[in-house]
Amino acid sequence: MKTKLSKITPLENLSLVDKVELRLKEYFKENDLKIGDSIPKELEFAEALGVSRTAIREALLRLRTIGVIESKKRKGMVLTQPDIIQNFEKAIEYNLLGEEALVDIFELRLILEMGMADLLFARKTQKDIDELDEIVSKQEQEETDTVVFSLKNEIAFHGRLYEISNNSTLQRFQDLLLPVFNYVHDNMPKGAKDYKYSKGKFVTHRDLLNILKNDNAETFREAMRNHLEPHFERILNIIKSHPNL
Amino acid sequence: MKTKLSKITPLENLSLVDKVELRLKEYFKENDLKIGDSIPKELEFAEALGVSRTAIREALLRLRTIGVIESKKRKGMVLTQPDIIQNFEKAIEYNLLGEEALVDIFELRLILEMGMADLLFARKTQKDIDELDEIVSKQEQEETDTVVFSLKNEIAFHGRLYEISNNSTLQRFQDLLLPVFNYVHDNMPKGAKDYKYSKGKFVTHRDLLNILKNDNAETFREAMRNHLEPHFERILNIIKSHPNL
DNA sequence: TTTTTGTATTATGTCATACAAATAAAGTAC
DNA sequence: GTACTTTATTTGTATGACATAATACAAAAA
Repeated sequence: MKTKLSKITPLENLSLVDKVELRLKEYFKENDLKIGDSIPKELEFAEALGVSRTAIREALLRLRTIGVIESKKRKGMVLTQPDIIQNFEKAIEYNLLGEEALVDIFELRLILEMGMADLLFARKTQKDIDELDEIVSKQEQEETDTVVFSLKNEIAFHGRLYEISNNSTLQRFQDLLLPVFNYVHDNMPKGAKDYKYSKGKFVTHRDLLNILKNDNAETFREAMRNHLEPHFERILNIIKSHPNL
Repeated sequence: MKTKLSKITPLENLSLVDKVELRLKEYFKENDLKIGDSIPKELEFAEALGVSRTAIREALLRLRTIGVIESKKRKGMVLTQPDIIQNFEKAIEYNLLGEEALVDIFELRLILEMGMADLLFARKTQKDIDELDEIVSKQEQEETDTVVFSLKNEIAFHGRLYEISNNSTLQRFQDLLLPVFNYVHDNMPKGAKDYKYSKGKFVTHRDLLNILKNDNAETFREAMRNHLEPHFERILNIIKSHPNL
């Protein structure tokens, strides 16, 4: 059996800055530092660890990059609550994700849409319903009776759903996933955009809204599954390579 | 008379390194650089942008921290595919997430469990089923007939489900969420661990497995919803603050 | 007294230079 | 051609200096 070798760092292949970073992490843990606490200044760390200010700065810069600390002139460095989504964002901005990662992310979005039904029903307010209604009505006027996807409308409707979840991490995650979604959508094969639904009954935004208004999470999930069917079809037909098996 | 100072835009407050980082990003985009491409050396950038090597290094270090580039001595810097989960990981390691973010993440995990049913049914193999069977059987031997949660068993079973998804981003995401899950689990109020199910019928791992074996995604979802009911109950009863409304 | 303005202090930000360390590439011996 | 040694190059680290911004506080003005 292949044992998990996930988080074991090779011995002493660490650069000086790596070591400094580890020591800093230790220091934070030992002193049980919390958000808002300030930490010693660069020169003090440098002296205490016996390395140059350069090494300390590089280590601290890493922490700043992942959002664990913030620095202000004269004031020094302060521990901050890291913005976990922001790091995601930054990495994505560089358009360096491979095909596989993009597909993974696309799937992730479908999973989220399917999984958040219970949250929606628990947290929906009348205001949410009203605003969704407005969105849907506007879309109905705009669109002809065709089933063609308008990406803009998709985003408006589904984005509003995420807001109802009242889970800001989830929301920001979705914001982040949008560019990927767009990318995959734009690169859709032509036929995909007028997809024929297996069971004939296409669930529209209006349908979803009505269910959200009057029905329950279970019904909503299955309706959403139908609504997303073209996406699922495409995804589930991709034979994924199994690189790490 | 004292004039109103209403409409004057603050001038750019970017640090030099910030600007350098932006220029680097531009450079990558303009030259349409891809994974594996190598970029000019630090001194060349420094000269080209008219700043010190220090500034360049700090900007590049940021990129290295988020995993967009890798550096090797003598060889220089090479664009790499960023590991989007890793950044998440690093931020979490410092235990600086606030209560709200933790709850968000916990919710996210429930959402994932609920949402991934279709992937499971599309990708399950006989091997997956067999191994799950083994896991469940072992658990049945271990546990008495009580319904008490054994965290270890939860992880083994649900972790295996994530593997079936064959979405490595999702899997790593789940690995990452585990500590948070543990934390919330450990801090559970005492009564929560022997939760009474609303409809009397508690869905066990065995039940889930049988459904995965013989039934369909829809049934699986609702079974999972039941299985996760105690967690949902706790989450959905939390009145979340609405900081940004 | 209150408010504004100047000034000193201090920690981070940036620069310049030098050297250490790793290693790809070239060279050398066989 | 292979194995070993040397060289050149690029990043990694150290040091010292100065710039910049935020802060506290003193001084001046209202």
